[in-house]
Amino acid sequence: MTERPLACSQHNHDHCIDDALSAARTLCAERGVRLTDLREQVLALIWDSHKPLGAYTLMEMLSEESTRRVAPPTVYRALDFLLEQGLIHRINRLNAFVGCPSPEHQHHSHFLLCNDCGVAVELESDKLDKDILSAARNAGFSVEAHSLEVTGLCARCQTGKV
Amino acid sequence: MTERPLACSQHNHDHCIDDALSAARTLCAERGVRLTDLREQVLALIWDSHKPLGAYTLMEMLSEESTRRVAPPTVYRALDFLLEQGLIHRINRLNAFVGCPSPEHQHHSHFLLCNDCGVAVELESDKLDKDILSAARNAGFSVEAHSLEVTGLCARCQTGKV
DNA sequence: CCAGAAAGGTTATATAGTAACATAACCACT
DNA sequence: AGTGGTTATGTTACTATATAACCTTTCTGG
Repeated sequence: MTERPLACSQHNHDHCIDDALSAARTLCAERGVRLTDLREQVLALIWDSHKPLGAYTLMEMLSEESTRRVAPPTVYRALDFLLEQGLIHRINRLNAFVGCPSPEHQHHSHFLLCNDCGVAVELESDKLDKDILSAARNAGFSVEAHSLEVTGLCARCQTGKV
Repeated sequence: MTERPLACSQHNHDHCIDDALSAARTLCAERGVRLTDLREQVLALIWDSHKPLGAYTLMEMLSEESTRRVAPPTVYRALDFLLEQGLIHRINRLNAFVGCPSPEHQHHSHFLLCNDCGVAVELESDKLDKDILSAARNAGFSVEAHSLEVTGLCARCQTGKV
């Protein structure tokens, strides 16, 4: 049987956030980079759901949380850091950012995006990676990175919509 | 041996433009939609190279060609039409648009993007399509569309850069 | 020719992202 | 603790991308 991705199933989401944050702390410590309060706050907000969050939405959330006004560069710098460390991914199609559930190994950005509920599910498949690589090589291309964005309906949103 | 995509090889580019425009005219006639002067002009400008073109660059080019000032909505409406008809693709990563070499059949947007010369080569592979579909289905997803953007170096730009 | 539809023009504005420079926090060394 | 370099954040202004709303023109079918 097919196994639903966690994000599309009932789950205690607090675990997602907690796990993501502690994984991030560990990783940053190992790498000798600083997961500052701001960066951690941004990461937590992004992990608030499995739905991609735009930089400006994030900015408003930060402003609300902290009395002080937060300007775009503040948010983008935090996002850049998190992207560099592989703690979040960017969804180009949506100009938005979503948490990475497995930041400990570098990987490409492959997502299933539900048009109905907005959830973003990361798709990890070695086979797909290889296929993309070989298709590109056949065209004489040397690959640096790739991103795949699949839109459709997640398992949960399909039920009762046939 | 690997066969280079046309866009990365020496070729008489006038043929690309002419072919694209006549294919577009035929298709639009068949479909009973109007390829107006403006839309054709935009399509021709996009086909001016194999490199994705931003909407505002396009706008400047149009303004230069026509004495009158061209405003954003004009460009975006033409682009929307061309996208709907499958005559161009949008490269999300670049916020830019590139001509589709085979608009007669609907297909997903899969591109190889050269970081050096900026060329965008369309990658068509039934195998890849199937693999993406089955990977998504395994996660319980029903697929509507997908886009793949691979970055790297095209065949031509690799030579002498090992 | 006329009415309705489609396309394009115009103005204003929303949304996304960056440049440049000032200030503050952190850290290593004395 | 004091100092100086580095990293992070604050602040202002701006560039780039995209759309809303409304009006005018052009096309098309009766």
